[in-house]
Amino acid sequence: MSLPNGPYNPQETENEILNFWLENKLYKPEYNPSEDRIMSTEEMKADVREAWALICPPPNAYARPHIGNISGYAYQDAMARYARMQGKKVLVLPGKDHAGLEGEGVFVREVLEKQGRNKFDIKRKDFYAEMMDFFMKNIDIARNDEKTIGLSADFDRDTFTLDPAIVETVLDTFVEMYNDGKIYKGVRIVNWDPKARTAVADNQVEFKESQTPFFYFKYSFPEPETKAIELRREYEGKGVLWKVQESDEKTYYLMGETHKGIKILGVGYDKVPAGNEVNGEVIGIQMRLDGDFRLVVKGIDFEGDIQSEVNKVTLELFSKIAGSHIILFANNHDEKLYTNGFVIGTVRPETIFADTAIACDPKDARYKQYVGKKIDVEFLGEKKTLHFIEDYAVDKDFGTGLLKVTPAHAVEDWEIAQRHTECLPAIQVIGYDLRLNKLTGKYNGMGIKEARRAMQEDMLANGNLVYVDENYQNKIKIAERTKAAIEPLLSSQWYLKYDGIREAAIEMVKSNQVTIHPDNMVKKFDHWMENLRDWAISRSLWWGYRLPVWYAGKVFEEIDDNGHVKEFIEINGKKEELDYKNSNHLRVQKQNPGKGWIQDENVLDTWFSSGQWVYATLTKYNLMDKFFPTSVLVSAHDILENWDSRMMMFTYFKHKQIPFKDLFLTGLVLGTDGQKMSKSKGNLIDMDKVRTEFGTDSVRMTYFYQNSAGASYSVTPDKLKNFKQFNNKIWNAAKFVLMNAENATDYTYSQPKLEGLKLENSKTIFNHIINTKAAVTKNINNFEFGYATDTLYQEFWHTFCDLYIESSKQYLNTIKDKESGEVISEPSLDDKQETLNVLIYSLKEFIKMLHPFIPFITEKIWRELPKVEGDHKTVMYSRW
RNA sequence: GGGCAGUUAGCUCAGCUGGUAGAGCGCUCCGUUUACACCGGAGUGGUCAUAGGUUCGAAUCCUAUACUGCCCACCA
Repeated sequence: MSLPNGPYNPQETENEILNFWLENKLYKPEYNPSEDRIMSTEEMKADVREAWALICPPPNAYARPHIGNISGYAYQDAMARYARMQGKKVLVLPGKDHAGLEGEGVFVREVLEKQGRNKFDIKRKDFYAEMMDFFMKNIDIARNDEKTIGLSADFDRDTFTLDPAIVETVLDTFVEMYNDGKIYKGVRIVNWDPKARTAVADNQVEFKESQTPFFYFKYSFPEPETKAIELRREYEGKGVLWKVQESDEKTYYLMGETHKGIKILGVGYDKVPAGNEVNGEVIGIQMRLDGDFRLVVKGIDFEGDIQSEVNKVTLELFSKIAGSHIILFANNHDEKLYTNGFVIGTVRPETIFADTAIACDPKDARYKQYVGKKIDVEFLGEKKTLHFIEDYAVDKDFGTGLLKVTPAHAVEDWEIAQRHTECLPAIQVIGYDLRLNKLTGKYNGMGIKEARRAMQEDMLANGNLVYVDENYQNKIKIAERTKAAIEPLLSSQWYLKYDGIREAAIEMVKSNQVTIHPDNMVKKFDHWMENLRDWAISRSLWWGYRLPVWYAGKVFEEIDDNGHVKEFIEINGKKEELDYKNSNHLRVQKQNPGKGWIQDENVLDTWFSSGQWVYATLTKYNLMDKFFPTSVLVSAHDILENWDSRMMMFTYFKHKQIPFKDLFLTGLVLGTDGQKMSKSKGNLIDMDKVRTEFGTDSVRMTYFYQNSAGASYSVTPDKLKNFKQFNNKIWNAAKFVLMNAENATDYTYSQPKLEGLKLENSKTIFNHIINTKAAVTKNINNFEFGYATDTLYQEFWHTFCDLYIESSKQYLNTIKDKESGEVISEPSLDDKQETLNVLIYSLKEFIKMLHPFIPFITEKIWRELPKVEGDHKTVMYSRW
């Protein structure tokens, strides 16, 4: 019953305590606290204690976790320790994630490339084996960090996502979902990296500022505009008198009316013409889709190339007028060019051949008359029919407010086409070699830039080119690794439909079967769920679960005569279009169907497996019957959408159940600079250094203290120092109590009761303890760890230590006058006994309440404290 | 651009259902040296982002604006 002198030494204590917990297997649900032995799993299941389970989110096991990654474990652990102290049998199941895309990326960059090797020089099987080695090493490191932070997880059951038993479950789900019609194969748009000749994921794409010509081109109506022809005959070359009607500060836009009431436009004057009247020569006409038109008058300042001058200023001025464009009389006398049409801006004229629709903003009144119709247009002398649709992705204030919809060659357009299926099938006019195909006629075989130049001339000659903005700035997508410009193209992919499971997950939250903390995150969740689209689950990687899909022969993609991308299969030298419903072509099953069958090259998206984590792990250990659904899931709020929501959906699909009752979302840990802590930002805090300097319990306290669910917070030396001092305070208070108990002769501890207390002092602190316990219990039950630790800090330090311990001294020691040495007070034996009882009782209560948060120091002190019935040798299993 | 948060003492943050502003660090002064100097006591310090509104009363509820952060989508 005593503690060593001097300040609290966390390093010494933590190692010793950690070994004690681990060696005695106290973290396992099989530990039987009343008999102090490890039960068999069957006995454990039969045990009447209430089951409580938490499955740890598996961290990406390609690098050591940092102090921010670790924060989640502190929360998971606090909940688990609290549950144990409630007398529950607790399963905390740790795991590690293979992190498919990122994992492979890190391995290729950090290992292979540094050795001067290339992924494609290695056989898939060997690559996989090497990566597995790399991961296994990192897993050991990560597991060790979990242990040292005090995570009381059943490490014997630590599970890797590529564990054979997990793979089994994940692939079974794939097969079941396929048979259920939830998984299907379809063509979709991908980011094609022409250099690597592979599709790359969105987060492997970066953007680069680029100056690209912006073409305003016209889809002409087939019939010439008779009005334009008439106007030309009437006005070309004539002078008209007009006056200023509107202006801004720099340029005066002059408008007027002719004697016949026809509006005239004059543009670009630097100064107001004298008398507001100008005689100008009519050089063209501005046509508008709504039937309105204006005459274009040669301005007094126009010199040189009239067309480019007029076009430039006119486009600036009239870019916001629906479809308006300028026909210049001086340019060409061919009357067939006097046709109206839709003026559309694009940086990619070469994809015009793949357009399937024209779209406008639903808020745009200008084009309403065309919406929903099929429109005949002419481009480069060829007639084509396009759908005219409206979609919220179109911005009426950008360009002319019209968008050409090219589902095969733009991600945004592809998504529009999903909402407007009349835009499908998509037409692909660019091949995987980035050359235009035969659907583009004379441009067949040209590269993209070459085709653009050729088209520019042809468009001008055919009246399809309105204006080219050579200085247009845009962002182009480039591949992160090869730095090649990404070409969006169609490729065959596996999809997952969320039908049914999406609604089930929304309902789980709505009906409070799953409670999200903090509740404001429900909005985030709902917003995500309501906007879900089919999920592309295949990835062209090697690291992960290879799809359980088998083909009866070689499968390849081709673009047919209509520009439609189709998949073909070659069986015994015979080429057929792939029918994924035909079991002679394709089978979805785990086992190889037989000789000659070829497995799909792709692997599953990582979320497809992590989304099944709860039941995949419990199934592996045959624990579904006792620990499912689990009690709580702790995750950082930035993966609410990607992970937590999918877990609900998968679990519903597989077990028609919720995966967990409570979902606790932690905030992100910020560095001392206030930015999200991450390796790339260089604001990491060294875990080992901090633990050595301040102690693990101090680190854990900074995670909890005055922090609320979902809120970001920083780890700073100030806070760490503060909690180091707090731990020391606890240490010294315990030393004081134990020392006095030790020194009292004939004293044995008996647990005090409120009604038996005589001293006012004792009653006051006793009531404090009761109130504190009620408050802290309520806080923890409400997942309010910030309040719980705040309360404990204040009550322990400023009530128990500063007030009670100080005032208790008069009942423990003889108090003498400092100068004379005269005895001032002498405590009675009864008072001393009562005071010691209350001191020990209070300390024990605080130690128990603090244990979920700062387990090491509390365990160390607990060992020295006298026990009564209900107390266990370890504070972990002592009743709350 | 869409969504979600945040903006309170010099710094890091609490303030849970509206009722005269709190903690830690820092700073100032005093004290204590048989639990603890990694201590105790006292104090300094805030027009609670800005502007409106609701209310007897608002840091707290509503609206708008500004700035910061996070997630998603990225512009034809």
